[in-house]
Amino acid sequence: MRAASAFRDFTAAELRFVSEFKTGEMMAEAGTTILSEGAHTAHLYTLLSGWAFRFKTLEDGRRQILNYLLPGDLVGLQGSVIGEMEHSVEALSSLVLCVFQRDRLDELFARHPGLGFDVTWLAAQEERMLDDHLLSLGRRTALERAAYLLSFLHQRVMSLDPHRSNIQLPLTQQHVADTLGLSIVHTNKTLRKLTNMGLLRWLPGACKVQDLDAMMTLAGWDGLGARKRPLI
Amino acid sequence: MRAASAFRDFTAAELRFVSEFKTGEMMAEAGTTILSEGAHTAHLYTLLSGWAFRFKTLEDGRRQILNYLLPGDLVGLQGSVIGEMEHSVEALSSLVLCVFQRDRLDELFARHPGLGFDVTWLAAQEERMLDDHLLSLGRRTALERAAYLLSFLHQRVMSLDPHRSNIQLPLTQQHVADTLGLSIVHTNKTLRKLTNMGLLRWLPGACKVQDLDAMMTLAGWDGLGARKRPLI
DNA sequence: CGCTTAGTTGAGTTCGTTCAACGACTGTGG
DNA sequence: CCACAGTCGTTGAACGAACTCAACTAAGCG
Repeated sequence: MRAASAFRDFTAAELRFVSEFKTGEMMAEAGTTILSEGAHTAHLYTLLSGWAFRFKTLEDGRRQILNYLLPGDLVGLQGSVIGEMEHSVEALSSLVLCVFQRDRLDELFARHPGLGFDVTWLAAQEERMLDDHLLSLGRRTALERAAYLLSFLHQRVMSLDPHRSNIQLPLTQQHVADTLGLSIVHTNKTLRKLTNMGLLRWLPGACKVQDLDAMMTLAGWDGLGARKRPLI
Repeated sequence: MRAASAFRDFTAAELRFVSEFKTGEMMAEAGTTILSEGAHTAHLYTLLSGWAFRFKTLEDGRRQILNYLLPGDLVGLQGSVIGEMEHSVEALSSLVLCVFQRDRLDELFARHPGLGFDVTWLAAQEERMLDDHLLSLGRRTALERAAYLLSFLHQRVMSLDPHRSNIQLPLTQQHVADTLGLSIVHTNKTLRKLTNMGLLRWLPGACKVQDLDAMMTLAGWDGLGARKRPLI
């Protein structure tokens, strides 16, 4: 995975530290809750394969999906840095996670400033995505929002794996609804419009973006901007 | 300011580095744009006094306020870490900013890992606030959203300055509307409800939270959780 | 074969929008 | 000094977007 062109090259010393920092691997099935809100026992992970999502809920059960996690993303950084998880994480597909010793994060910063900077880089990147999502929820119409979300996810997959064709997003309409802040019914009608426009194809339990450019134009979104990212 | 109880104690070496890292101070009037979207020249600042906000706009002018910046917050970190600003920053009141040399951020990580960790801490904290805002925009009603925003800002001021009474938030209804993702008209009607309920008082160009507990209950929000924060 | 989950569609209602007009206040120039 | 424009807040009326309720199909699984 490290060989993938999306990731920056590490020095030998950095690689040695990371592999020693790692304490094991973990698998999880789709639907499993990896981390939950309020937990103090938070571990720190890197997602190696599969999809997951971060979410928060209100007491009465209303759920908001905050962002999606793809291979290379850190899972549980907030918990490690601040001390308590303020959101939950659930597996969208079956996952493989790389497990780190949370309490040695200081050591990472102390001994490998480059890696420390990378952690900050990843946090800044996440912040940037959240900014985009906020703009979407606050100021885009339902149709624009859906187009934004789908082209965003499509682009994220592409940035990990530029040569991949036939990209499928493993979402149900409930996930889309909880991300866009809409009801399932209205989400369904909105997605139907997109498919009728020929921009999207819906498969059972997944979907495919048919016309990325048209979607991005509809959403008024510029895309992610390709940069080499670190992989910790 | 450093003496304020909200901030963690620094070592002498850290203090020396920070003051050497600093290149000057900058003032700005209310309404000034400090940083704008797309700029590569981004500096890195710490806000010393005053209020500002981060925002993004769509091409047709729809504006979304992402978060507010208060004393102690880093301004322009995303630009420093990723290379380009993806949002703009505007002064809400007159400001004093501490200016840093952006290109020496690596040196900060290399020579003072504790400070590097602090930068990550601040980024994680920002991420956490954005998570809350997303939950709000996606799943709260207009009234709950307004209550959340006002109690959030009130709490932020309190956490900086616990003994302060008579806390006023220097917002116009347009700012509130652009934060909540609502029209000004409906924002006005929603704020009116809150004042009629006795939870809020609106003054020309500012407002006061009259009943914080009731607002937090209405919003279904738990608050920020008080922790010592770093001041860079 | 019933049970569950995911997706679809229509009808009626609610929440939030747009349009429009108006009052209060502030600063500016004649 | 007053007239004027500009910003900010307020309110009513009509409209539209998104919601809830409800019913129904299709697929997967015991």
